[in-house]
Amino acid sequence: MVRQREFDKEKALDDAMGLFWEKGYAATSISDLTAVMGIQRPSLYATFGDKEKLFEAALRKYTNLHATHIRTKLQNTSSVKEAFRNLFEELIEKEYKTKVSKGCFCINTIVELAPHDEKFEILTREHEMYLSVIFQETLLKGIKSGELEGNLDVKALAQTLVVALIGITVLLKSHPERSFVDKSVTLILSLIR
Amino acid sequence: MVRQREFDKEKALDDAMGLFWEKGYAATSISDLTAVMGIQRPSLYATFGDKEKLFEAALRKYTNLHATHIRTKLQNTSSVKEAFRNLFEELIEKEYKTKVSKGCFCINTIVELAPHDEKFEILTREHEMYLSVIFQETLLKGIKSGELEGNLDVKALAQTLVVALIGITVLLKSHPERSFVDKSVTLILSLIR
DNA sequence: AGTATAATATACTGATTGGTACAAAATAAT
DNA sequence: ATTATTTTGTACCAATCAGTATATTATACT
Repeated sequence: MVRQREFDKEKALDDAMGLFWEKGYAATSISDLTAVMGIQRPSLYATFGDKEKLFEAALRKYTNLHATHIRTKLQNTSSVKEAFRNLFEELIEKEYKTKVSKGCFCINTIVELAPHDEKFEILTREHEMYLSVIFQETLLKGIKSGELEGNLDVKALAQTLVVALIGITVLLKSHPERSFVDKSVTLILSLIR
Repeated sequence: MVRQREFDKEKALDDAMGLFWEKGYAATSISDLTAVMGIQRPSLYATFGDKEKLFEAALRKYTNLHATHIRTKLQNTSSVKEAFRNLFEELIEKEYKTKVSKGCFCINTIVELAPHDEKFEILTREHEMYLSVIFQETLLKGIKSGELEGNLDVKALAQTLVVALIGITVLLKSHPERSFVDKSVTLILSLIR
């Protein structure tokens, strides 16, 4: 009955996600977006609403992918301590490889938009809270398996790991000496006992 | 010999600092700046160069004020542990009071500009490194006075405290439950022994 | 008082911003 | 094949962007 879309919506959203992730909301123009998405301006508006709606869709896609990534990363290792170490080390490794460090899309949004838009304050907060829940579950698993001490304050530790993850991610964007980051990661991981 | 400036340069820079701090670089327009600085557009350009130069001047002013604030905060207390606790608690308290949370101007800049402009990558990194030096000195003082254990890894701990400070500051912008932040601060401070 | 100098206010520049109107093109059901 | 519907490409909109030209005003030295 109607003409069908010529581009892949999910792939276009993925490209938009990459650009917003790298440049932030304000510094990304619609022209930048259409160029990287390979679609025409009216197609963007027809498919995704407006700039803010597109940004929100991109961020939601990111948080889903990110949460899944973290979850599987923490599940695939037998040792809980080792799993967390791998998580941090992957973060560091990735950041020192790439030319322009994008950091974490969610953290970038906390800094840029959360204070000025309640929608994003809630969205980003809930993602960080969810991460702390994943961390809690992982730590509990470690206690049950006997790897971790039973009297561990799981909630406090999980939340601290989230705080540390944020701190490391942000600090990496300023390209500090590698030893700086490594040392603090080691010390933070020592809290998992 | 010449007509003299009608506005206070330092006060105007202070106002610009406040606005850049709150809104970031890209989202702040020259018109926003002149409005809040109470000066005319050509005066801004004549006095501060251009938007980026003004931003840099504002950021430099911030890092100087911030470093001084932290330094005095850590010196004015007899107990080192208590001093760090005060530092974090002041941060939290301030964030839950104000309507729109500005966070830390330097951290905001790490996230927004450091990956895209080497000038700001260096400037912000050096500030964070300087903070870790202040922390180291404070911890050393604590060891000398006998308050802290002598076998403490001062460097690693100082750097971890910087990471935690960043993490807490960013997370606060998403307004998490107060207990979340408090718990992780308590756990992090427990590293100072 | 006259002059040199710089700060001010107004008004403007071309470029870019987010967002659309509109006509052509393509599709699926009749 | 015709029709209804939606995407696409081009071209546009007013508003705003960073930055400036210009003329006026105020000052300090001669």
